Amino acid sequence: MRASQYWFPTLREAPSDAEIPSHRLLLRGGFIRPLSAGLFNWLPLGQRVLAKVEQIVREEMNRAGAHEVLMPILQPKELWERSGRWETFKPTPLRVQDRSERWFCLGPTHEENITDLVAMDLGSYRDLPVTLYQIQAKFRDELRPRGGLIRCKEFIMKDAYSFGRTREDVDDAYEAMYAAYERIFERLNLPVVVVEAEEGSIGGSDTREFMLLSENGEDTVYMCDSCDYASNAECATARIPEPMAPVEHGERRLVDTPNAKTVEQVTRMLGVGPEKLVKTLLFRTDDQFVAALVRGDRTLNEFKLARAVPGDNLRMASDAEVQEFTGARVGFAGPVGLPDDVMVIADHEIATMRDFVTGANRDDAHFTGVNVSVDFEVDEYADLREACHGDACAHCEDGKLQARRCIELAHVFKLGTKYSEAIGATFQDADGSEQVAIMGCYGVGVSRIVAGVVERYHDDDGIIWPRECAPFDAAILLLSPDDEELRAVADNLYGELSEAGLEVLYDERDTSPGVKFAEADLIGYPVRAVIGRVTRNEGKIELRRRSDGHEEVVEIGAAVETTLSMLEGA
RNA sequence: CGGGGCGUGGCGCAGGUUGGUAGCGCGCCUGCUUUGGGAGCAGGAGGUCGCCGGUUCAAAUCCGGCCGCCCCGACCA
Repeated sequence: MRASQYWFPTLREAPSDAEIPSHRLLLRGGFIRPLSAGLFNWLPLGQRVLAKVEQIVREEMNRAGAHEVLMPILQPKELWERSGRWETFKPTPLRVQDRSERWFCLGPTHEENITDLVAMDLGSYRDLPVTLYQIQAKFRDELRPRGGLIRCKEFIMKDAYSFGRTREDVDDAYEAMYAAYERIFERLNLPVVVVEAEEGSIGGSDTREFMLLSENGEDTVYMCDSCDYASNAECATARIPEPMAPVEHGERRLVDTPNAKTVEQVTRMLGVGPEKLVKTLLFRTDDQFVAALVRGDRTLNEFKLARAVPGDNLRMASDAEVQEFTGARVGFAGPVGLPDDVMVIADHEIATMRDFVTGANRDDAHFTGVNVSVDFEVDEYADLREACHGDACAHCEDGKLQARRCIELAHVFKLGTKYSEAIGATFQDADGSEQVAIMGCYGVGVSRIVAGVVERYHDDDGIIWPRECAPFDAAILLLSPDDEELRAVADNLYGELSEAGLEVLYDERDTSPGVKFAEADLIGYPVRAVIGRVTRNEGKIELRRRSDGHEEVVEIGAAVETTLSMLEGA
């Protein structure tokens, strides 16, 4: 590509509202331009990078035996009602109406659609297993887009779905996708951490997320500093402490705590630390009330609670329900003296506590000196709290959990039969019986990967693209475009490198050398060839690798070969 | 949705408290010079100061409302 004929507008300064490196550098380098919050245009350079990442994903999907399809972005409401997700999917899909006021959503994901598609033609167990995928724009009505390409309203995603006859089929497909993802990130030179995760709105099991560690990420993972345990903060587990042996305990006393509704207010008023408090959080299922107890300085994890509690539709009790059930305003609930029909579930840590503080189930009062088995009974202990930085690891002897920020780049789930049952993806098995296909789903944030790569690979001067996703393999900087001799050398090199199969940006513009150098560094071509003074004086071409600054000055005739070898290390 | 910040040529910003000709740097156009790390000189183009309303002889500036953008939080493949 001749730079003089290309469209790659760069900026000397990034817009002030771009804060993280990937956002700033992709704007400055002329890869993307904003349209609106969470919406970006892809300029030619950005489109090239995106296409490269897509192609890597495509190749690895195909290698893993998946087949590419393309489904509509626009999906009818009726389809989503069949799975029940029209109302429940979070974040709420973007919804639109056509001229006859029929509702559609802009697909945030395609489980319903793919299941319906496969169900149309699925007859025999002989049709299975199969894995289909697509690469396409997805839409999420995010509460708040942020970080440039990190979280957008519209983004490019690769979503794959596997259908199997048996659990083993799903396991195989899952393993194949998992391995494909490892290859994808290896090719992109991205060191990802695979972590345990929650299922969110998709539903399923064996969820793993592929995380790129980055201070500018918006997820948190806990990684053990000793073993290989790693988990998303939303489901990380710390080691369960040994229950404390029965010991002497104090007497329960009622104390006045006027208007002290929060842990902070209570601790301040009573002069004790939050680790001496027990928080009582009231929930309901369809059948019963649930009182969940965690230490005052801990955060309850609702996913964990929902798993530990029998019954459906766990939700936080409303203020009115709390008031009616406990007889006190919100903020004074406690486990002592609750009605019998409540399930009292406590985090394991509660079993290590003595003489703690709880709400008294009456306005403006708390108990001190409260003890399990003495003042109330716990129906069940479970891991309910969120893990914290420095917690003991549950999976090894003396490891500690370390909190790290990260960017989620991909996920894999086993879905089971949630969608195949709802949509009716059934087949006739060998014994003549009708069976429901078992599914898995596997997503890659393609556009987010672009941001991730830049977060991982940049310096003060600009982006340092790994070769596999660089917009061009190399750049030729012709510093003196008016010099016929030099121009001939550069033209020739351009031809030869192109001939050798490289994608080359040939900067033969009539601009100053400084501009060419600065833009080349900013845009981040893996290898840069300079044709200028050294070429004129010594008949040589300077080659420089962006990633490590490695430089070689070679005879004109050796430039192609050297460029190719330098690219190997890029 | 709560908290905070911002909105003035394409980008970065000043001006605003004290109302009175809209400014600077970069970029852009023309010409000449220049050509190894975002060149120099000269000339030039480009702005309903986010929008609507109010106060005033007069509003970028003061007041009210709205919109947009960014950050933090809540939430979240």
